[in-house]
Amino acid sequence: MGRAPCCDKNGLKKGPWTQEEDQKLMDYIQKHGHGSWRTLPKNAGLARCGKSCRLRWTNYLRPDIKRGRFSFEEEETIIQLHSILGNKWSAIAARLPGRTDNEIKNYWNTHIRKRLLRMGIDPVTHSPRLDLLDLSSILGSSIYNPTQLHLSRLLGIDPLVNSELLRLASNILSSQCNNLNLLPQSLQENDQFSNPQIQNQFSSLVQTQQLQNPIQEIPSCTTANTFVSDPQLMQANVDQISSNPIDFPGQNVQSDLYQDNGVPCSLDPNFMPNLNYGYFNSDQSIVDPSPESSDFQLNHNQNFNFASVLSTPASSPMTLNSSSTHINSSTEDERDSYCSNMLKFEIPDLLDMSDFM
DNA sequence: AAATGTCACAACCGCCGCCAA
DNA sequence: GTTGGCGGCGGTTGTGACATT
Repeated sequence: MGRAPCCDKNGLKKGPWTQEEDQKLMDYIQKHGHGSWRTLPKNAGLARCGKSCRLRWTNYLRPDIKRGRFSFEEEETIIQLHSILGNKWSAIAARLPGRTDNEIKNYWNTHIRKRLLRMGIDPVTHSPRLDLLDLSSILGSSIYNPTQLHLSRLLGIDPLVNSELLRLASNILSSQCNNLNLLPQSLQENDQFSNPQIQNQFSSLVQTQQLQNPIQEIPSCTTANTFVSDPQLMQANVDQISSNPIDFPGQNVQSDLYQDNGVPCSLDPNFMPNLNYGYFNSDQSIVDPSPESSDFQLNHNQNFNFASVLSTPASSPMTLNSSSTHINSSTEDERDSYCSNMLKFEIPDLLDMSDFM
């Protein structure tokens, strides 16, 4: 048996809300609360579906809604949370006071998602797009042969990706999953890295990574996507976070549920996605994404890390700096630059990236 | 100035989970 | 255990504003 519609649609108005309707809805809720959404329209004298009233209230009329542009911190938070939660917009919204799931979803689809795609990042996995890697490897032969047709440029991906760079990035990522010691050897065997300079620099990179992170093995990680590769763990993380959208560390929760770093104990820290897009130093202090740009001055004293994101309760005072620079106040190029810096793969200085460009 | 394309966002639709009867 | 009501969620659409040709 089919389910009855949420309301009798006959004679009910659809489409944009008028000021009069808004006022009626606000007046009614302020006096009586919303109560049952199903009966609200009738009681409030509105020819609307209860669901429509609820959406209008939660997405637009609610007094605690923070309107206006998203700050850098908010965008960063969205990206980080999305890498864990996926399209759980309500869960993400719970971590961003004053923002609605609809607003975040729209912002993601219209801004962040496109920007990540433009940068060659898969907005679903938050890792370099493997399709681009494959495509660029096919096209790669033309990169060192200027006489060949630059299909990649024609396809518009040339400014985004360099095949070897992306493949390097992919290997770096996958190397964190597998045995780093085998990488130089596999590099030698991989004739795609035909450039000896790249091989040398990559070997140095691997050694440096080993020195800096002597024990970096991540169990059960079998793909290049180090962010969230295990569906079960992904789900576990989602469940953990979703089930407690408000009660995060620092609130009235059992302290033994969380570690000192604010990460729930049930979340294996090894499986916390590498959310440091090179945007934080190892000591978790913020790396200014664009020191040259005054528009990108961030408060370096803010210890804004992933744990702090998770520990920012929706009901608590804002830890996000609401007076901070807004994303939309800068140019698209600047925002790309900002995101580009979020995509750095912690490649040390000794690796001269200009050689890949 | 008009036509066309693109973007941003409010709103809708349909499905799902929870809960009470 | 089943059914139906309800609220909530995520995906999609419609439309006005703005940009480009």
